[in-house]
Amino acid sequence: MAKQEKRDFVQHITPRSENFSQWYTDVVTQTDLMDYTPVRGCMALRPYGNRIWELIREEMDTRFRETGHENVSMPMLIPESLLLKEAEHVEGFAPEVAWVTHGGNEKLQERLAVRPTSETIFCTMFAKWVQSWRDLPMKYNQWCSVMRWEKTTRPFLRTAEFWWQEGHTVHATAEEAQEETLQMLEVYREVCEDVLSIPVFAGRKSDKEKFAGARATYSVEAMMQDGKALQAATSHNFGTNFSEPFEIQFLDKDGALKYCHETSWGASTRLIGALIMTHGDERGLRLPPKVAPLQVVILPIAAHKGGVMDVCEDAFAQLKGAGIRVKLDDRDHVTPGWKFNEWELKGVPLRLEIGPRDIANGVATYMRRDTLEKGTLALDNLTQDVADLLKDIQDTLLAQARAFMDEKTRDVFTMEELAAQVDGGYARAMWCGERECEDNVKEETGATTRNMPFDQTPFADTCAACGKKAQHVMYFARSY
RNA sequence: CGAGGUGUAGCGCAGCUUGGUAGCGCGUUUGGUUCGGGACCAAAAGGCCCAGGGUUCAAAUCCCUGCACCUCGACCA
Repeated sequence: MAKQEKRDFVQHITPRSENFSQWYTDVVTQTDLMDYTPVRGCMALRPYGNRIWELIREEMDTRFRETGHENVSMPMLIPESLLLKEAEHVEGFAPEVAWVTHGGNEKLQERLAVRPTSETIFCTMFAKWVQSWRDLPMKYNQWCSVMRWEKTTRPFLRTAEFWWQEGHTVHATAEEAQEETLQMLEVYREVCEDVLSIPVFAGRKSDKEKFAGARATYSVEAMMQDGKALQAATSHNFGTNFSEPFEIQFLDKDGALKYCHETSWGASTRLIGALIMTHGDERGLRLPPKVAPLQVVILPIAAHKGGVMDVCEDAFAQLKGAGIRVKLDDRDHVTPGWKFNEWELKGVPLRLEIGPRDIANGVATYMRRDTLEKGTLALDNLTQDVADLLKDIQDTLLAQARAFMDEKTRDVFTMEELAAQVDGGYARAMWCGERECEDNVKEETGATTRNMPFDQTPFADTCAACGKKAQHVMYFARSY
């Protein structure tokens, strides 16, 4: 049978360039990251996807601890009366809250919200736990799932239930709260870039786009390979917006009773979606080594031949001993060619092939998933060479993504330029700051304001969108 | 949420117009030969045709409702 004919029987991924959405769905479903469940918008994370989430979690949790945060666990149900306490917050979340109305067969006197986020329950508890300036700051985080009754859902990007972390902190002063807000934004930037190899723009959201109930919202925005923006994480400064209605007060050193200043910040399993859409290619996933469930896969070639498995097992033991996440794929019912494709689809950063020819030369043949380059590594220095390669793959993925993001980000000076630029990229523009103008850009181009970078050096006098006096440097893009 | 499309074995599909109780390829299982980019031979197993209603002597096929996925748009921290 001709090779071309055979290929037709094999599962394939829709080419990324042909249909990005279809490509995304194909990759997600064919790599065993997740599966759909009987409940609309609720996905099951399968071991491969769940492991990625665990690795992301470990990286983030370490950083949260290093910056002085402690983990807690809060209830999943929130009484309606609590949710109603902060006006903007209710308005923002009410349309997508799922409600528990019955306990067994009895109707509840007050219905309970399945948490869409936990500000209100945290605030209620903070009011009990905070008395004195000596109790502050109180810096908590929890890992949990939340539920938002979304109308349209997509795996990882927007699901009804999703897993995340939400940090909630209480501070004595506005300055401290602002410092915390920015510090956690920086943690997110670092996780995105150094762990996930996803370059981001960090900055402040417009009033329109900020979190319901926040004084200021900051975000890190990534760019997917179709040029659309994805908000990777957010960090909010609430000021006293929540502490006032929830009466979170403390007795300060000067003897005065004061309202606390609060922050919250979150990142979710959406980061896995970002990983897929930032790095994936025609062959499937490309995972950065730091969050790859398997960093190296060893494929024996002609495993039945004398000595091959011994060498493979030895290489496996060495790498495993060095703390590298490695698998020896010793299945004998699929050919090497099959395994190549399968592990490429699943995004394993580095493949080692060891066959009779390699053994004769004292080497392993490798292929790196980021560049698809092949080469050989001496078997007697394998651990170090593999570790070096993994580090280089981690860096190269970031460099590739950054080059793409830079190329697809341009300064614009007119509405026409802005409209053209957001068709597959970010537009950096001087902006007037007015809501009406922002709505108009959305209407005309489909793009929203993403965020205002910290470097606010002006590069034009007038708003690119409306021509009024410019106030801010702003990134515009169409977003997920 | 609006317009359009799709849903049949684990996966990819045919069958549906013109109703008569389901087929192909891959995969799976077993045995053997293979092994450096999706191997080969032989035998076997595998389906409440997305779900729920309806029409009919009879429904994968026709009608209604729901669910899921895709495309475009609307909405969204």
